[in-house]
Amino acid sequence: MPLYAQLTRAIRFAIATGRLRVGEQLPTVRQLAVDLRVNANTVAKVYAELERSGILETRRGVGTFVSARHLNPGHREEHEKHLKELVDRFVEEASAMGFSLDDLLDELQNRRSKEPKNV
Amino acid sequence: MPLYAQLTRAIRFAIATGRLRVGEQLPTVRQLAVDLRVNANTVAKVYAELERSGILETRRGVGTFVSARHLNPGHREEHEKHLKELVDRFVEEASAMGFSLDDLLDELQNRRSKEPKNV
DNA sequence: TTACTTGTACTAGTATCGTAGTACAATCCG
DNA sequence: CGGATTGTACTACGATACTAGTACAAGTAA
Repeated sequence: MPLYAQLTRAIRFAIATGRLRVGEQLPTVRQLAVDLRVNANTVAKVYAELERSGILETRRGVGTFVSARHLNPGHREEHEKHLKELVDRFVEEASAMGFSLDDLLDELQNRRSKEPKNV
Repeated sequence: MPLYAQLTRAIRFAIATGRLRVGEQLPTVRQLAVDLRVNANTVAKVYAELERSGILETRRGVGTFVSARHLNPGHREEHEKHLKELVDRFVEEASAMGFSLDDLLDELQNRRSKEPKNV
């Protein structure tokens, strides 16, 4: 998996799980680039993409911050739409492999019962 | 989506839904290549990949056929494993977007109730 | 065997993707 | 203003992925 995708996923995950809170500042593109031994542009692309998704905000000369936009109703809807799209892809792919909706449900149910109740 | 992936998916789907039955012969690589206006090699790659997956069988000088292997117990297990892998990827991606297992279950349940009882 | 049909191996060209390098622009702060 | 810090635009290189072209090999059938 490409660097930019790993980074994108990591940031999304950190926000989703509360390890990065709304308003908090992320490392500067250059700083993070040094830490990860990656080009600054790669980090910048990720930040830009996440800004387009509405979960980050950047101010030149200041830095990049976790946005609050993704919490309010307007974006809640959009978020729901993304879930539907993800599930669409998933179901389609599964059916191409010969799995039914019920197969998927069974497998997911399994996980829920095994899942530890953490946090 | 690349040609070979489209074709792979189409064939898998045709078999999963019964439009192609076990033992049935598929078009020759050259014939299908002409029909789809694609290079014969592209079709051949797809057939080869599907043979490795155990759902096709090819005999030189004769043609390519839908295999019966994917029905018997040995491959049933393998099939299950593929389902688990698919679900793994799915759950991971969803969690990176901030969705819980229950979110996914809800969305899938929705579909099941709406789904028409076809076939 | 010989002609024909089938799948296959090898090669090459083209496009796309991912990353890095470098130079630029906006903002802050003394 | 002027230096420092921030994000950004542009370019280019390397690698990989996809498809096509061509020649080959294995099998069938007369």
